[in-house]
Amino acid sequence: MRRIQLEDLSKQLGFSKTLISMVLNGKGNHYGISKKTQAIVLDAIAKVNYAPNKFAKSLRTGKSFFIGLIVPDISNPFYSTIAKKIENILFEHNYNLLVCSTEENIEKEKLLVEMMVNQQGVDGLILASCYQDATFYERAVLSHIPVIFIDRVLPNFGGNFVSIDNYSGAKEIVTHLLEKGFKNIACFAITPIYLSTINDRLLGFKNAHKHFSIIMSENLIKVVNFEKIMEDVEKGLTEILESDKNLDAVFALNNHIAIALLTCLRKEKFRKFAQVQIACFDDIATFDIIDKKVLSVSQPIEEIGKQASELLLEILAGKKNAKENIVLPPKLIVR
Amino acid sequence: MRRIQLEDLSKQLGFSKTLISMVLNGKGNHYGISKKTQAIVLDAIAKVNYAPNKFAKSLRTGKSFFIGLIVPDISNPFYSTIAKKIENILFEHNYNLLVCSTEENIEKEKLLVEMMVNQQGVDGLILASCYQDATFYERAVLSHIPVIFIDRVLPNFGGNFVSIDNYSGAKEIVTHLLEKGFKNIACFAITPIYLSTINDRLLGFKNAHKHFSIIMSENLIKVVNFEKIMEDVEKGLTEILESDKNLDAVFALNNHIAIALLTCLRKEKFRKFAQVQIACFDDIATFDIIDKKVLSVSQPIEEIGKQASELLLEILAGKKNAKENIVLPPKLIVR
DNA sequence: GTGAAAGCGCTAACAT
DNA sequence: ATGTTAGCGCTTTCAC
Repeated sequence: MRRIQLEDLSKQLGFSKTLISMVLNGKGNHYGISKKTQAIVLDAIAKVNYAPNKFAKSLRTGKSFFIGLIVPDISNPFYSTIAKKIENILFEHNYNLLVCSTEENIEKEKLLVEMMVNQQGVDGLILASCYQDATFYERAVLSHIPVIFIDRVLPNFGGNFVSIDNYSGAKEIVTHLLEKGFKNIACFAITPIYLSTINDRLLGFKNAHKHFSIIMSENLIKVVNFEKIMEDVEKGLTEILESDKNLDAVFALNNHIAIALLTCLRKEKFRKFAQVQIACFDDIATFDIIDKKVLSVSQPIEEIGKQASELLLEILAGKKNAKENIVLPPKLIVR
Repeated sequence: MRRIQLEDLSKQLGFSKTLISMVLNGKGNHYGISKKTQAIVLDAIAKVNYAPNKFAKSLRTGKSFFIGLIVPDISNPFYSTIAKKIENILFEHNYNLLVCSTEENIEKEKLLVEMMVNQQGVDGLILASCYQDATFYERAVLSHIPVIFIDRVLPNFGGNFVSIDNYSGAKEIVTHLLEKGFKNIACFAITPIYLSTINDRLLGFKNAHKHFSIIMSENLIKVVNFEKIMEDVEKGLTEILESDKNLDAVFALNNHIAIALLTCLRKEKFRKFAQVQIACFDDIATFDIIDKKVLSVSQPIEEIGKQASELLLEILAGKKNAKENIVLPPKLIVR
């Protein structure tokens, strides 16, 4: 049972392959093919459920109708939510999505990008990069196909991106804590520390203190390795405990850290910190079903996917040329 | 700046395209091409970072090296974890993954399957189907390409699948509750109720009771619509509250329902149920950071992805022919 | 050991 | 208003 193809339709209908192809691609009017003929062709196509061979088409046109999405970890709900939104929007425009995870590994990211561009021939790329600078992309990719960076922003980068205002979000949440009278606020950051998201949140944390002329202790800033979050969070808390500092509140720079903090703080060993206020950049459903009143900022996650895919589609359609930088506002959630 | 192709290499090296193609595809020895020539060719390929045009290759060979993954919702961590595992394994074998969500919509699933098979030309399919019966697949798909069903199983279906032993898991968790002396156990199921996962768990719930000759009340079984989980869970709890039945424990047939239950039970209105034991099919990280000691069964999620992709790869490599049914054991988690 | 040439299924420039 | 034909870049049969 062979797949039906243009040739079959051509024989069956008595029209040339060209004509059928024209009608199929919506260029019937443009080429002045009679309404009647068009109707006959479309009818037959629908009846036998014909779809052109994608490889032949792509080979001929040079367009793949594939978009690549590269993220650090697609099993992370933050990214899978974005992925779903992107997939939905692209699907409506006949584009398909190819998703890969980098595991925060720069080499793997490079490999994936090259594979997508060079081998898969994607028409565009959306990516949450773990690169530190834009050199690789400027040299190897950006001249070939349109790229939209999401979530994380590369320093000194002139290209398209859609991100969250991490600095303001962090400053706002810490300001809220300081205004409520919390004084000794620890901050748990995460590697890779050079990421714009983390950097900006950290800066927001520091500048909120500066704004109130409150001197914060550098010892209350801990950096957690993303590959052993639970372990490092416990270590950080232990150090604070042993340093005999007072601790009012902890600001977790992402949800993974908040989960680890919440887990650790249940341990007998940290009972001194039982009343500590937790604040977290990113809001997750879990915060609604625990007794602790977590303060958080929620990110418009789906909106990132929406903006990124719509921008990419516009560029692909030739409707847009200039580089666009979209920065979305996060929202403080007080429980 | 044109992409490099076989023709360029041919001119540059003085060998025919044929020869280079043979070497590139590892058939150098088979065609008796001298070691020396092979080395020269491989060297040049590496130096200029040549990769064959995928569309031309697929058009010629009829193989796409794409695998389709169709799930109800890729933003659900259960499925995104499976997706990541599958992607990793396939990537090592030069296959790429195409992921789509059905939103539990049979029509959309049909559309997606047809698109993947007919338009994208995927070489194989892995899917968590929301179909009720296998007729569509048996008629339209299974004769074309290999398909692995995961998570959910279609009734009377002779094809490949990888699933969890939902019946035993549910029976075990409910048995544990009954043995601990819980007597009035409610069960919150979810639509679509015909899914094998839900069906089997419900049957496990019932048979555990039967085994202890305990008569359970049908009024304690509630079915929640997956599109308004929170609302329906609250309604179910209210009905139980008003019926003046005693309630010891609630068995949630999936994690979404458990989250909704935990949220509702915090409301003043349900304070009578404050001490109710929660049991859940599926174990999630949240259960570790809340005060309530949730009883759960954990599913070997990554293992589903691993088994499914490895089985598919074997079939594609022609190493396997017979249909295989893999049923993985869940594990009781007592807190 | 190596190369020439056909052809995978489609689109689009050019004819008519 | 419709048809002929070349060619996208690759693999593979067949010839040498």
